[in-house]
Amino acid sequence: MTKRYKAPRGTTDVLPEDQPYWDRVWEASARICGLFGYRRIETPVFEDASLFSRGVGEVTDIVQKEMYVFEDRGGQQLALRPEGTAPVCRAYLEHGMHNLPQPVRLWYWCPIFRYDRPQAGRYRQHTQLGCEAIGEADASVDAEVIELLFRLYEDLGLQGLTLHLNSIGDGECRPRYLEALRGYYADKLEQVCNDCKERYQRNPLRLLDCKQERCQPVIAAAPPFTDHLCDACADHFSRLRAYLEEVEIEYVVNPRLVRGLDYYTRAVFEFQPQAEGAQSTVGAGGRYDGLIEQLGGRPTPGTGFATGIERIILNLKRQEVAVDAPVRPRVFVAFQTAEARSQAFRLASGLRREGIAAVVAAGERSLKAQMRHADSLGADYAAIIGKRELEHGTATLRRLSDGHQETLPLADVATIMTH
RNA sequence: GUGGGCGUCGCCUAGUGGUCUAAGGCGCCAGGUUGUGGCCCUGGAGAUCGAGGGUUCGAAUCCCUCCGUCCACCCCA
Repeated sequence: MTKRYKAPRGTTDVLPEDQPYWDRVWEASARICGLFGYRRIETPVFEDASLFSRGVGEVTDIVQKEMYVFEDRGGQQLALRPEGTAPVCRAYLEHGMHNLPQPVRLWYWCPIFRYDRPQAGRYRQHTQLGCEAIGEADASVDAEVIELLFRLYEDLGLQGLTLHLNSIGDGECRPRYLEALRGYYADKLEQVCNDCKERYQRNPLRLLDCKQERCQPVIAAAPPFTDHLCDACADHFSRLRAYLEEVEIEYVVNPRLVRGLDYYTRAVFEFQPQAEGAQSTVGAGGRYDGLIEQLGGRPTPGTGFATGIERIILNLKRQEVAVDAPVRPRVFVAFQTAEARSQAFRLASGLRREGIAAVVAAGERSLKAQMRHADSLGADYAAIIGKRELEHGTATLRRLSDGHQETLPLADVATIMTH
């Protein structure tokens, strides 16, 4: 008894019938990224593991419990890419992109790996589209990446997305805010859930985004970060808002919005659909002014986003957005006796060389079976080479939509269809 | 990592202790006379009832473990 193989947990096969969705999202992504002057970059699927522990943050969940880490035969500690920004920053440094006009605008589309517990819209391997603008601190660039992502969703026809916006400060004001937040929570730890007691120690910002009922009153009265921003961060945030209004992108300021990666500074944002569910965020990003320096470069500001392709497609399906039909052949070549086989084979080859999609019948099936096959493939025409056609060097071309057919010289089959 | 629901041919489903050597629909294959599709009709292939163990005279049906999947949490795209 042999084992029946299945795709590993949390992974999926993207079958032919799903490809039109992927094509649609890919096409729109490439077009809109290009429209904004972003150029595509591809980085390896695996990197030095420490790139992520250093870049994303040693104590983040991604690094602590979700990374696929392995040692290669040379003893290198490598990790399957758990997020896209750190590798792009590594490439920026490695290729001296600081010598290019700043900011450098890059986009990527790549698989991401996280050892998570799978559920709908959450996979161990998923695909992210991301944009990074590196080398400019001005809020106009934050607005630019947000607008790019917004235009992508708009182009795809996604409805009901809400843009949530927040600022989580920088090295100057964040420590002060965290102190204020801890001070506020210090005498309320009895009232909050166990997770929050943990967060109080490890990651106080996360206190703000707890979903437990009992914690809500405490959160509601907590001091919002937006009141504690230093002048520079407050200025950045208000400029960002102004830019967004300039290009008529609606948003809500959500003081409870925080992000799970350590490198974020100042502006952070998320696009959330109407649909219920924990994995609702479809795209998110923010500024990461300390990341390049953290990776060993000169202090260099950056901002960007990532959006999950599987989640986009999930929403496209929920909203029944129309996509192109899967590919189908223009002509199905059927033949009747074994003698006609090579003739049919040659006809199909000739059609393809004229750019006409052609599929030729295989095996030894009845004409009826071949015609059924032609129909189920959705071919426009069936070209039939039977005994009579074989004798005369002709083919019968049948239009499947209405059954109209005529017999014509083999050489004319291609020309009649290119007109 | 935590808690809960679910798991029957490729897909959807019926069956909840003996009538199940498991039924139906879709799909697949073949045929409906002599060269032809879509509708219709007929037939066929296809399931060790997620896996392993246990209870019982007897289990797809009950119990345990594992795996997978879905939902919530954690976290994230």
